[in-house]
Amino acid sequence: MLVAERHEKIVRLVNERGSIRVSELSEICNVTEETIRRDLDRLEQAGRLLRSHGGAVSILDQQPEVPYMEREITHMEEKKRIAQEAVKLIEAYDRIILDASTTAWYMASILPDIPLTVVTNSIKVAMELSGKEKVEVISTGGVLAPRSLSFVGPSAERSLDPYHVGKAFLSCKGIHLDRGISESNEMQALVKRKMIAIADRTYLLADYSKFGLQAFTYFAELHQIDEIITDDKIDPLHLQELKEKAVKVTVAGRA
Amino acid sequence: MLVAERHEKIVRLVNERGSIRVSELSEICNVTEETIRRDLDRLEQAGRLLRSHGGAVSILDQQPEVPYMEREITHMEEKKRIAQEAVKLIEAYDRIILDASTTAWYMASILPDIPLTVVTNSIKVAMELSGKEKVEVISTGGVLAPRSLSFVGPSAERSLDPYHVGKAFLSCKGIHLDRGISESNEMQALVKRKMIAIADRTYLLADYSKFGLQAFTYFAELHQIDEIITDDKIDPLHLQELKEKAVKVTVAGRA
DNA sequence: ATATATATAATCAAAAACAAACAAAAGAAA
DNA sequence: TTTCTTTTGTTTGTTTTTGATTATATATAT
Repeated sequence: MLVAERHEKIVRLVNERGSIRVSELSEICNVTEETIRRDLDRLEQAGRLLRSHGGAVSILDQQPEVPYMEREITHMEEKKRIAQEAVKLIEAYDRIILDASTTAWYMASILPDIPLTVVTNSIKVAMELSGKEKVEVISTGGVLAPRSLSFVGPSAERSLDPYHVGKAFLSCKGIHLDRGISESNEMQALVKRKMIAIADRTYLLADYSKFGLQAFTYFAELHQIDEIITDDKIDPLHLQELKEKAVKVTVAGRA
Repeated sequence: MLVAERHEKIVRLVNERGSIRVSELSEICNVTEETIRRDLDRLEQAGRLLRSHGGAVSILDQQPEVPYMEREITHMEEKKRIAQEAVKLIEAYDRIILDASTTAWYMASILPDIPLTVVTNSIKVAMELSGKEKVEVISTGGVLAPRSLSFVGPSAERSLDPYHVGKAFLSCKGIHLDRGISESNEMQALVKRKMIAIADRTYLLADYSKFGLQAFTYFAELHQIDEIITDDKIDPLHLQELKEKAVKVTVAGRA
């Protein structure tokens, strides 16, 4: 990527999200944080954004043009680390599924531009990946869920029918040892259930806060999950219980 | 290859790909990098591209900044007037189709927030409508076409199968009296053909510049179109010919 | 408030990209 | 043809970019 392109990308990201951290830009652009800081200095000089400790903020009014960019995502740091860990599992020429979760969106943003087919029901994921030439993006159809900007409903499920992928990366609202994996929104739950069905391996992306919880709709049993990726704030007790249930768990540690 | 030819080639490549490296151009053109640098300097002088360390970036689509929507779209004013005219045809509880065109995008942005079901294959249209509570948005699935941010391919066509709508609003690249309606991109053309098939009435949104043109792929005959909405710059001769063919034409005048 | 972690600025070295100068080659004009 | 101009490739030295390192400043937690 050319310098000018990187600068445009930085400005775009800053304006989209309202603010962004140096570390995040470093990952997305695949350059060191030092380079990002120099970029930010120059972009501030040019009046295209405002610098602040740890990152940069948009120069436009803070009201993001779409309400969906809800800043202050809970457990953001953990989700990012989980996304980093998950991306490591992806290889060239994989066919994968990403669901409509914040963690999947992070994955999409830091995904390297390698030959890959990604199936998703998330507009955000699709848009994030549209900039990566080598990545083929396939979207489900369906009814648009305005808040999450994702496609759900019977036609979303049906549109997954013809596909078969190697790896599915899904998130959830709750993981309960006995009751299984749950989601607060039934429509999303049904789509996830279908995604599991057409994937060889399912990876569950869940930060520590999800364990022990039960949400409205159950969409999978624990044994249907091949691997859980979580963060190091997970309760050791939960970790132990999962071990006893023979569930593979990867803990994403700090860099 | 002549110098002028090489220059045209460079500009074309830069605009096609958004950016390109000096080394890449050197290989493609079979000249040394020094020559390419000299070329780029001159092309930048002439305002045909922008130089960046290591290569050059396109001068086009390079301000998707604040006026996310108001880019240098050709015949923007005409398209807006056509969109305004088309929106007048929409009533509460209609089920309509919007395609992945700029005009459809304008329509989406000025569509009143009334009970409505909109089927589209355009991410931009879907996002624009996501803010309108009373509008239900249904998207086709399919392969993401990165440049137009729309869904195409067999699965996009298939995902239209189960639907039936009252009105379809489509655009095109060319309208020819005898040869019919054409589009430059075959995949988009096939989707449009399907859209026409599932709509009771098809409205063709076409600014004056489209008449008499033929693009790569034909996707409809004139008689399949129920009404053409165009602007007042249309050639009276074309208007007369359409009249003789008994095609209903609405001319969007200035506000 | 103090300690600890994190972010930054300053400096350096290596690699890549560049600019300038010059000579050879190709075209245009006499 | 000869002469003149333009273009191109080569060489050389310079600048820019980047990542690494170190020391300093700033935030966060206890």
